Amino acid sequence: MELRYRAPEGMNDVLPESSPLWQYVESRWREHCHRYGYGEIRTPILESAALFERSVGETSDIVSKEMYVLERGEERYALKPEGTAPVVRAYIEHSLHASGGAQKLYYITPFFRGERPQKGRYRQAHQFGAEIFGAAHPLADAELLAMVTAFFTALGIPESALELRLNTIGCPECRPAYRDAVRQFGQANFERLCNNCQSRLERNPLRILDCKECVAVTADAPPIDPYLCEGCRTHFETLQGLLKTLGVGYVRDHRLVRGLDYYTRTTFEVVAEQGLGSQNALCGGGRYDGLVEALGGPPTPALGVGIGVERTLLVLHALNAPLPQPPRIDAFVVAFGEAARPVALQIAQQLRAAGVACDLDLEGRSPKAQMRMANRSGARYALLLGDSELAAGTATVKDLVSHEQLAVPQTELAAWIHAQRNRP
RNA sequence: GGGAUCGUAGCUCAGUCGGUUAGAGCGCCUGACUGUGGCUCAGGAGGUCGUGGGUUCGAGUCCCAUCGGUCCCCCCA
Repeated sequence: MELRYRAPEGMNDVLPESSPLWQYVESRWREHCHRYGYGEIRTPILESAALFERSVGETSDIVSKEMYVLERGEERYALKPEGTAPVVRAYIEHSLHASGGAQKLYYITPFFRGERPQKGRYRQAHQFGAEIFGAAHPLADAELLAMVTAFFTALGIPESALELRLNTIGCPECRPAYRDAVRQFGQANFERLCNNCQSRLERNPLRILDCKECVAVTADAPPIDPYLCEGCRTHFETLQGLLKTLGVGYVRDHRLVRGLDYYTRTTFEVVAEQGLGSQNALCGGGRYDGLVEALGGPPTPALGVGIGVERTLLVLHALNAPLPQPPRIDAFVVAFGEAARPVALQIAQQLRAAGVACDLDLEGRSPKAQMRMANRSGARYALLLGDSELAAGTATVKDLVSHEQLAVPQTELAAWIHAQRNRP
């Protein structure tokens, strides 16, 4: 069939069949964030384009070619291409630093990037995010990583299916020396680097470390450790000690330099062994101690994580993780004959007011068709209303599993169903 | 942005060498049962074969273009 309209490329509808899954992972995420002392923040879906240009970096792929930019008069907006910058903006705008102590904010948000879609990558995707502001101590890094791993465990993803990769990329004080060292290494091996890496050697030399094409070349690249300043070294060592204390397993990944400009010190990602194809990063994050100040706020250490919701769902499916049963209604009201239809509607309304989930036919269908609907609805009970029930003020309650029937006064239906629900 | 691959019913798919009116399973609707679902049986609806053009006596089938889906590179969640 030729469709006149379809969803934009790389953007998906979530249909009633799968939305219970979304609700399930969302509520697990909210539950964990609440347990760890986070409050929810919701920011607009648009921000000034300049916010992302400044924070994510003008030379990043995200800003230079993937942002959805909207213009209205003099204003240039962008659909948010990631979750952190808007939260930082709001943190500054509302002076949240003044509320005292570290601020922990979580969110669930769509984000938009104009890339070609593939498995685990979409033009509109969704992200679970958590950010901590005002905590410079590695305790914050450790707690954040612990929360992330606990979240995945709670979803039934075994630890063996995931790998937490951890690295540090230093700070503005010590990174330049390391960057120079990597650049020198790259220049010494210039001929062996791919075209892409050759060109980024000037602008962003660290990126050659995570180029898949050049892994053979960069295997011998210098590690950052000898270049780290005292603060960065201590931070990273303390963090690793805390992770051991917490029993959070990880692997050191010297190549893990992230694509967004704002990261400092800790960087990490969680990759899945299966289920995600080549886009196997389930989540990514790190510390961004300079970003709040760079965006006009007070100097504020900060860190955060972004978890891909679609990717999480793909992994859950691939691992056959336990998933919630779709919600079922309690009862289906069946009207035999025209006189019963308004009564059926009225009874359904009363049941719903009493907290009973129920449904009924709205098309004037035959009794047989209504019974079919009752069966398909998954309801345990069909409430049958015909002339004799109307005369008696009752409904015939049919248990669709046991096939038993009994008469219940119409005024007692809700109480009866509630009582059944509380039985084993 | 580059590349691979696939588009036939709501869904999953057959469709021979180019040859009559394009099929199956599932799902949906109706009936067998004037007021009773699931199973069974019988019947029915639903397709301009993604779209446009070309070759041919004849195209779902061959060619070209185009639009989508999926996957890969790049990059990232």
